[in-house]
Amino acid sequence: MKIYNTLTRKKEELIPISKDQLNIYVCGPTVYNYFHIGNARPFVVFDTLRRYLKYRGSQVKFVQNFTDVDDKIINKAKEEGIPAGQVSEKYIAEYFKDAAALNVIPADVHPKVTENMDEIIRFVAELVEKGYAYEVDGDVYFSARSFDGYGKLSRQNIEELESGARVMVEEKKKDPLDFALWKARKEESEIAWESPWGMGRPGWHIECSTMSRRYLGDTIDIHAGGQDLTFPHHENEIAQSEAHNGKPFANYWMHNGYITINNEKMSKSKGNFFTVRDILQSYSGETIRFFLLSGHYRSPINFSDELMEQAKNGLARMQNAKDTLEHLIRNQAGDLTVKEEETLASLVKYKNAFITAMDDDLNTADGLAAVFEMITAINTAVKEGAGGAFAQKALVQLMELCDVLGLLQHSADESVDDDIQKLIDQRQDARKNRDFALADQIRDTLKARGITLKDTPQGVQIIKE
RNA sequence: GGCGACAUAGCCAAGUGGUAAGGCAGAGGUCUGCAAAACCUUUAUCCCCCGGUUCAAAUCCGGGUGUCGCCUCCA
Repeated sequence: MKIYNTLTRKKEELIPISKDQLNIYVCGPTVYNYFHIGNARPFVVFDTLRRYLKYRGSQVKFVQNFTDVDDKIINKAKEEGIPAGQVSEKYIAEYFKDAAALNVIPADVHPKVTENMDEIIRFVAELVEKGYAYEVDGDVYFSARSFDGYGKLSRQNIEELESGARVMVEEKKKDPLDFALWKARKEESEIAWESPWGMGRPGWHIECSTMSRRYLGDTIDIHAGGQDLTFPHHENEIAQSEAHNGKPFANYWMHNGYITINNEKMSKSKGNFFTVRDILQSYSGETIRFFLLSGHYRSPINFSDELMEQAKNGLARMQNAKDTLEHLIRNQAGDLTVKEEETLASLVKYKNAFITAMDDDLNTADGLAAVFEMITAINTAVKEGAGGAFAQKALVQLMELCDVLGLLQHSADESVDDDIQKLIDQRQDARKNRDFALADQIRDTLKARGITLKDTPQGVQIIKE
């Protein structure tokens, strides 16, 4: 598989460090709110990467952190008059709910900053010892210029960065490019940990360096996150880790594009964001996932109602295909015909197209196209009278691809209460007696209750909303 | 000012040298008691503009125009 490496600005063949295991670290959320659709993108995209690598036979160790100590969390805690820990705990729990709705599989490890404090403090202390960092009044800063490769990920010239850097009034840094590894506590009430530099808490960047190293080792295969993390977050991680270990931090850097709203970047700081929790009121998690996978992960995508409607309808086409196959499996026995066997064998070409697409820097848009073409082929066979045996095998082939994309993860439940079943039976009788007025009336009644009936050659198919 | 991305039909979106995938929406048709779903046909003589390279370019090169992003917390 080839992936686009931000470090080299090229698509490169993915060569794991170890044959046994591929290590991936993804920057996770700062837990002070429900996550928004922009945050959801890396979760879904890199979950798909993980699924695909596993599908292709790799053992993957996948780590995604929670930043559970941060200014924004502290502010939120102040606002609500509760301990910071309560804020972060709450939103970690909410994260898992929304992630599950998006069919995002939990990481192998979800480390928290608060559970890695000793390691972080040790990491900072070692950077000070090695001369890459210095202490001022209980703060510790990393000296960017002391690390030769500073700027290599974002391709920023250090002098240019310097001229663009903001100079704060109460600046204690020796150089505007330096960044905080450790921040001294400002108020007694603030959450803080004991350290060689007094009570305080870690800076943002050091967390990822520390946790990545702890769970995945000095050099990892892939480090991923949103494009806006390239600078300064990832640049700083590289500086910290490589200064500390003297080894490459990550071989491949992957960055997803952002989501725009009215063609402007959506972000918490701009306030123009939609939380996944809110969107779930109107659209299913799978629709959101489909939407996020319908374009290439590095391209920006715009979020709008119109596009969500398109995603919803496109996904419905996929779900219909699955429902139809499952209905056939339940309602039609029989052996495979020669023609059906040929059709099944021919489906492999869509799978191959899918793999080609995904091998090319996780081209999910193209992969999805292959799935749609497979669906058309299957639907055509069904239309021509293919039976349950065919449906069984076609479904396996279809789901093989859908499982990689994390789509169509639910099956239609055709079971209904007795009173509903009674109505359905009544309607069937009415149809037999050609009392279509009554039949249609019952169908409308059920529709209003969220139950759609489809009359198929294999009997009534029940679709619940 | 520095660094970077993008511009393909009504909408979304693949395609990076060989003559425009796929999805949504629309139109017509088939099937159906009618629906729904599905299937078939149809919808870009052309890929922002102008030059150039080539037998051949949406695809490469140069120059424009436009949109967006990073350089500051941010996925």
